Amino acid sequence: MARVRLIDVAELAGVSMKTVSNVVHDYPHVAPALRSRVQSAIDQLGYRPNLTARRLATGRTGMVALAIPEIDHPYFSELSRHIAEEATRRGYRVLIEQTLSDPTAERAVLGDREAGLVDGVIFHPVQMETLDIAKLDAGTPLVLLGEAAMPVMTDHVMIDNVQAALDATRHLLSSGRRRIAFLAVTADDITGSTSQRLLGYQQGLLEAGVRLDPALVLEATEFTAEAGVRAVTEAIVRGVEFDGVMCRDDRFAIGALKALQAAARSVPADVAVVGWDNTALASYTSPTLTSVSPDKAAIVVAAFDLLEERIAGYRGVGRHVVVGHSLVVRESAPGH
Amino acid sequence: MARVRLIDVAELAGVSMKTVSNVVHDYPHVAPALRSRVQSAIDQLGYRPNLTARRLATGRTGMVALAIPEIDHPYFSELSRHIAEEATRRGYRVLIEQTLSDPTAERAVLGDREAGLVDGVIFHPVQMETLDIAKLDAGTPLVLLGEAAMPVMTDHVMIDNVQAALDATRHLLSSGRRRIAFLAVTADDITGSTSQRLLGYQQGLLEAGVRLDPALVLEATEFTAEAGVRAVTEAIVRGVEFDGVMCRDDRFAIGALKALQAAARSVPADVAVVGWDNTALASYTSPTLTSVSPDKAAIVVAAFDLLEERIAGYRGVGRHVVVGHSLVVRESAPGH
DNA sequence: CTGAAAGCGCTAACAA
DNA sequence: TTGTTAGCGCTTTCAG
Repeated sequence: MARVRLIDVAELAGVSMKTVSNVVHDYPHVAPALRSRVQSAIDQLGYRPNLTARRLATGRTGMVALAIPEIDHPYFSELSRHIAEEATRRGYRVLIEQTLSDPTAERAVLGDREAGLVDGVIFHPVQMETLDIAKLDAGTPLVLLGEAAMPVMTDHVMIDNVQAALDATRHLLSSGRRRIAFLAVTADDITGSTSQRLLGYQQGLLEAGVRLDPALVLEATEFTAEAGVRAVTEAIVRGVEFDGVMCRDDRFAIGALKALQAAARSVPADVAVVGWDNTALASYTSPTLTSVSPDKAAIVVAAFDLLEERIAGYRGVGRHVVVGHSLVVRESAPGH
Repeated sequence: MARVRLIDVAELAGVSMKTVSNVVHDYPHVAPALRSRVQSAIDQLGYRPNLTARRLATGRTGMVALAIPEIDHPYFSELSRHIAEEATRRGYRVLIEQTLSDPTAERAVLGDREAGLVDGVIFHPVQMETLDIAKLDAGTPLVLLGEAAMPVMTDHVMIDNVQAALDATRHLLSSGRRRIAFLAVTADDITGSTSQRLLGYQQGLLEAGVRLDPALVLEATEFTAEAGVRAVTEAIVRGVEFDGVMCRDDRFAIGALKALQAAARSVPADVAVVGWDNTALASYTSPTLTSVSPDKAAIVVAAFDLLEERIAGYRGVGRHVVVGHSLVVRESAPGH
C-alpha cells in the first residue's frame, strides 16, 4: 500500500521519468515496445500520479470554486448542477463554498489568505458591494453572478432583470389584472436584483396607465416560504386588495399560494401568482407556478467562457454579459 | 502582481524561511520583534502562502470529496449543506462530485486514476454494489452513505430503513388505514434502500394482520415527481383501491398528491400520504407532507467522525453506524 | 529561538 | 525518441 511514485515506475521499467510521464500523458511519440513495458509497470505497481505534485509543477489546479449563498436553495442547487456538468465537460473539478450571505464568508472568498487553491472563482455575492469586491479582488480569475455588485474590472453574467420583470408584469396586465402586488425583501437589498425587478414592475404598470400603490409592495422579513406566507397574510388582513402577485422567487410564490389558499382566495381566478427562477418547485405546486425563467444553462456557459479567458491570461476590463430569460406560463397565472 | 513567495518575505525581513513560516503558522516561540518585522514584510508584499506547495510538503490536502448522484435533488442538496457546514467547522473544503447515478462516474470516484486530490471521500453510491466497491477501493479514506453497498472493510453511515418504514406503516395503520400502497422504483433497486423499506412496510402490515397485496406496490419508471403522478394515476385507473400511500421519497409523494388531487381524491380524508427524506418540499405542499425524517445532521457528523479516524490512520474493519430517524407528522397523514 | 538544506512528486526545458 | 535535471513553494528535521 506504500505510495508509488513516478520514479518507482521508471526504475521497474528501466526507463527515465520522462518516458513514464510521456506514457501517462498519452504523448504520441513513444516507441510501442517501451509504451507497453511502461504500462505494465504502471499496472503492476498500481501507480497513480499525484495531483498535488503535478499542480505545483504546472501551476494549474484544474479546479474552480463556486461560491454561493446557500447550496440547498433550489435556484442555487440547480445552478450548481449546471456548473458541475459544465465543469466536467471542460475538465475542471468544483470546489463548493457556501457563504450563507455572511459578509465575512463572502470576503473570504476573495481575500482568502491562501492562494493557488483554484484556477478561478464563480461567485454570486449577496452582501458584498461593488467597491468591496474591487478592493479585495486578489487577482484570481473571477466571474460574478447576480446583480449585487459589478466592479468595472470584473467579469459578470446576469439576466436583464428589469426586462424580465416587465415581461411578467405585462403578462399579468394582459390577463386583465390591475391590482398587482410585489412580494420581496426590500429592507436589505437596495442595490440588488430586487430593485431592478421593482423597476420593471413599475415600468409595466405605468405604461399600462395603472397607478402605482406603495401598499402593494409586500415586504417579507427574510427569504423563506414562511416569511412569504406571513407577508401575504398580513396584506390580506390589512385589507389590501390585489388580483396578482409577482414574487421575488419561487419560494415566496409558494408562500403566497399558501396564504391565498388559507384565505380562501382562488388562484388564478381571484389572484394570479408569478414566481421567479423557474425552479423545480414551480411544477410541484398546485396550481403549478408561472415563473420567470433565467436561462441557467446559458449563465453557466457564459461564466465558464469568461473565466477560461481570464485563466488564459485576459487582463482587460470586465465584460458584462446578459443572457436570456423567458416567462414559463403555468396554471397560477395563465395567459388570457 | 507578481507571485510573492515565502523566500521573498524572508529576504525583505532579513530572516530565514523558517522564521517566516513560524510567523505564518502562529508558532508561539518567536521573538516579538522578529514577529512584527516579518508580519509587516508579509503585509507589505501581500504574501499569501501557496496551498498547493504546502500540500505537497505536508501530504495533507485539507479537502474531502462529496460524491452524490444529483446535486439538485432536495435530499442531496440539503445533505450537501450539512456537509459544507461540518466541513468548514472541521477545517476542510468540499469538492463536489456529481455521479448522476452513472456506473462509470461512480467507479471514477474510487478508482480514480489520480491520487492525492483529497484526504477522504464521502460517497453515496447508487449503482455500485458491495463487491465493486470492495474491489476498487484504492485506499483513500472512504465513508459510504445509503444502503446500496456495504463492503466489510468500509465505513458506513445509514438509518434503520426497515424500522423507519415500519414506523411509518404503523402510523398509517393506527389512523385506521388498511389498504396501504407503496410507491417506488423497484426495477433497478433490488438490494438498496427500497427493498429495506418494503420490508418494514410488509412487517407493519403483517403484524397488524393486514393481508399483503402485490397490486398495492406501485411502480414508477424513474425518480421524478412526474413518474410518481403516472404510477398513482394508473393505479387509480386500474381500479386499485387504497387509503394510504407510502412514498419512497418526497418527490414521489408530491407526485402522489397531484395524482390524487386530479382524481378528486381528498388527502388525507380519502387517502393519507407519507413521504420520505423530510426535505423542504414537505412543508411546501398543500396539504403539507408527513415524511420520514433521517437525521441528516447526525449522518454528516458520523460520516466525518469515521472519515477523520481513517485519515488519522485507522485501518481496521468497516464500522457501520446507524443514526436516528423520526416521522414528522403533517397534514397529509395526521395522527388519529 | 532561528537558520540551512533536504525533500514532497511531478513537469518541462534542454540535451543527447 | 528518450534521458537529465532544475525547479514549483513550502515544510521540517537537524544544527547552531
